[in-house]
Amino acid sequence: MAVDGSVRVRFAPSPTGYLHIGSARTALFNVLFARANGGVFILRIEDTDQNRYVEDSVEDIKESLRWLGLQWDEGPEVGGSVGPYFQSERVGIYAEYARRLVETGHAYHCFCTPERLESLRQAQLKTGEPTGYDRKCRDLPAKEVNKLLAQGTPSVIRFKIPDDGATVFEDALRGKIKFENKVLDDFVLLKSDGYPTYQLANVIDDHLMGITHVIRADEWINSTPKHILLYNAFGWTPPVMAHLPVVLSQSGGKLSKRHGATHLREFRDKGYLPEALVNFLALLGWTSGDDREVFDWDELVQSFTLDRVGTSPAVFSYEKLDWFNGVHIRKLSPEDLADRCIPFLQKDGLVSTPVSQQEVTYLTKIIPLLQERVKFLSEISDLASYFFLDEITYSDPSLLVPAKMSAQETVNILRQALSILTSIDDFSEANIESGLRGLVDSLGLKAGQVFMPIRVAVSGRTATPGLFETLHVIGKDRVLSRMEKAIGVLLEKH
RNA sequence: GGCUCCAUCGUCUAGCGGCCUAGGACACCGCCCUCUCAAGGCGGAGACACGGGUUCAAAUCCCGUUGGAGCUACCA
Repeated sequence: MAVDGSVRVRFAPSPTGYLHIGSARTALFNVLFARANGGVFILRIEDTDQNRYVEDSVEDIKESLRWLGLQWDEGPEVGGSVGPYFQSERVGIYAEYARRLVETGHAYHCFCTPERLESLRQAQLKTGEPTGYDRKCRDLPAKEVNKLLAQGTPSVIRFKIPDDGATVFEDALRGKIKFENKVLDDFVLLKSDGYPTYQLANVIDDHLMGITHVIRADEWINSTPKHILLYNAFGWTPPVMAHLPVVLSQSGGKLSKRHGATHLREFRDKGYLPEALVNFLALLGWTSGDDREVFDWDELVQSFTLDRVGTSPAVFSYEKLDWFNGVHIRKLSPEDLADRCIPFLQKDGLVSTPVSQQEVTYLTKIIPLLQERVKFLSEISDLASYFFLDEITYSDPSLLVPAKMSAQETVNILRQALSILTSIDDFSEANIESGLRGLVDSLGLKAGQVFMPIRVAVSGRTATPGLFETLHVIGKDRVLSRMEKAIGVLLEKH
């Protein structure tokens, strides 16, 4: 898609809750498009519904976008030349433009009560007619309108949809989309509380803010003809429209709580990397065209084009996201990974707050062993607990005993291993390995038969990183005392 | 109900008339590596929703059917 250097796009969430993962994807596509074209990304808060406003949602939206790495060039906090960027601070503008539309005959005052509208709707539903406003106030005489206005009768301003004809627009992803005007409703522009509806505010702001490309979710396709009509009424040229396919849940409907995390903050709390989320989200509807799947930010920006965005709905796959997370975790430097793990370890009390230098040093020795085994950061505490705990417990002492061996044989193995490990002064991986492998040979056993009891004795579990590295990191003193404890447990049991 | 969008393995997708006995990735299964678990390597199973056209030739173009989704508010 050829685009000049003056691209301006926006992400325009309404603060009705925490940032949804689907909205995050929309924001991502906007940012990618902006960055790929040297354009500007604007954040605009569409807070024109006083009833649905949720207190800390603006904070959450900003925080979540930043966490993902989607910093806006204009908008809240950073400002810009076409603000304010909160629609609630722009109500005067909308009222003025709505008034202008009334003057030019494109809109009219409507005095119908919500009650009348509701009963109208019910009646239409009953008879199977299409629902919609019956245009009762559309042709009210000016005198009557002025009288009602003067009396302070509550009213809204509605847009006059043309009686016939059709409204067509070119979607950048889907091509021509056509709507017969007669299926369009005389929609409300200005509510009785003086606030604009989305339809009005959106069009005015996109125009006033110089938006060149509207990249938004699929669900807006049906209101796009209304927007086009509005642009025409104002005498403005509409921006390029691109409607992204929706993201579905595994069961086919909208992504909901039932299937797992839905708000961005939940993904963050579970220990997903922003890199992984971005990579996964980008591939939900977009493809580079070759077989590449793993992208970092710069690679995405370099390869992103709008015309490679698909049109069919995509199911959100937590399994694939998990895989991406593992991939990106493995790409991190151990230091970086350690940094990111610290908050999770702190939460579980395995390191102190603030973390000490000693703990950081120790952590950077542990992390390389765990790096290819971690899928979410929140797993780190469980995977690493035995490195931090002074005392470990054996929830199931029988795990100490390898298959087809007796407890007594296991005790013997552990005792001999203990004496070998005790004799190693430089407790290095190499020394541990040669000592233990020597024991395996002299006993004429299989490696696993010797290593597994030691592994369980020292870690309390059957799955750990490589034994020699693990013993080395845990340290000689703790290794020896844990093995003694394990021997004690086995003897006590029999 | 009306309107609109969508339709390739279970999932994300490649494919834009012949390169397709349909390619890749996740998940799944098997083997290898191996002290366990991972990671990694190799291999396997697995899809063009259906019916009509158009064409020498269709997963690719057109129409219909079916299916799914979205919208249908003084919400966005």
